[in-house]
Amino acid sequence: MLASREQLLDAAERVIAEQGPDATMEEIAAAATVTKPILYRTVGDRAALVNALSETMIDRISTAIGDALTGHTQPREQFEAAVRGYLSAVDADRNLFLFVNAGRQDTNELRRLVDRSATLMIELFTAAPGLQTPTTARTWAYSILGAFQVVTVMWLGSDYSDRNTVAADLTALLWPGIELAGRAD
Amino acid sequence: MLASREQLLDAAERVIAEQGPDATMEEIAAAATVTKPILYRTVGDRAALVNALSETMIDRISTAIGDALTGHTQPREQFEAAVRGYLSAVDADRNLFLFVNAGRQDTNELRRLVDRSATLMIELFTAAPGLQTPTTARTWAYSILGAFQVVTVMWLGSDYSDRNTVAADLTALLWPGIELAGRAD
DNA sequence: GCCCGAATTTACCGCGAGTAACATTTTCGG
DNA sequence: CCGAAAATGTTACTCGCGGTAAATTCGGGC
Repeated sequence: MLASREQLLDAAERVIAEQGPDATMEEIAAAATVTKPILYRTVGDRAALVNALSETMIDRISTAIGDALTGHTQPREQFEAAVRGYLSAVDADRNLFLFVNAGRQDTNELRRLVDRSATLMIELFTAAPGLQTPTTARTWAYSILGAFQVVTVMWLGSDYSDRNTVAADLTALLWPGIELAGRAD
Repeated sequence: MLASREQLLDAAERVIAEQGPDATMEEIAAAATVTKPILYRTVGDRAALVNALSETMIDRISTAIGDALTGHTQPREQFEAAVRGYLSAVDADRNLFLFVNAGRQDTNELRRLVDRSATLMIELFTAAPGLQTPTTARTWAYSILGAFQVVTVMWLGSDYSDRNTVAADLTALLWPGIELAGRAD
């Protein structure tokens, strides 16, 4: 049993998907037919695991957004499609999303993750002619991430609305501001 | 030593403010010159403490927003002033804010808190002529709470921008959408 | 003074993260 | 082919913290 890092992360993902986001390190190690110290030596402690799975989650969301964009040319429709893609990706990996979101009792790790997610968005925004200052781009990126995150958690929890409606509502709230900044003034 | 609930909550708040948001139950009890079982019998377990302090935090934010509104009549300026009030309230109780925000490993409790905070906002939005469906109001309330929350955590963590700028940036992003919905169409 | 019930403290349990020390296999120089 | 050392795996443990059961002290009626 070589137990590569990949296999361990896959096992972690599997057990999180099946047992829920509060899976213990021992359960994860057991799911990979491995003992705890191996898990710790290979991927690190729980924070490291959260980080690693955050990366895959971010990648998955990115490709889902990319896929959702095809066929849309109007910027607003692109935005709404991106939101739908985000929601579908999170919906497909509910427990993983919850695991990543709950595993951040350390504020610094949260901030790292948020900044990691925000980077691409910040670049987009600073390219917009209406946004001169980079701090504005950061605040916007944080805002959008926060809006997505809380809406998603609440939606996963109670399913109070269907996915397309949520995407439309989010777009209706956020797009006008974004669109205004996109216009050269 | 009677150790009323009020006193215990005050002590909890004090030790959180001083020692940081990861204060332990024993430290909190000690700060009230009381032993752990009394703390548990009087205010309940950790989740109950988080809930109780969430209430006071919400109250404090509400009054801060109310105070910030005086002198502003334009809706957009009111909104921006409200954001400033929110930020100043959170800034005054950083560790309490972080404690409340970190103490929610249970998703249901988070959802309760968010819904509690969202209620007033939802009422506001459903009163807007542009928003027919109540689910839209919920999504908007969640979005705004999430945007505030993440922006605040990041801002408290790195202080990358000054408070008034953050408030202005948040307003620039969120207000256009809100204002559009407020117009009867 | 004595006993009984209530308030309190001490001492404990459970659980999960993280690790030290021990065992086992593999590898490599002679 | 053999012995030593390095790598890998396992068991068994510590520690910290939330939560609680059992021991203990305190007060009040007879």
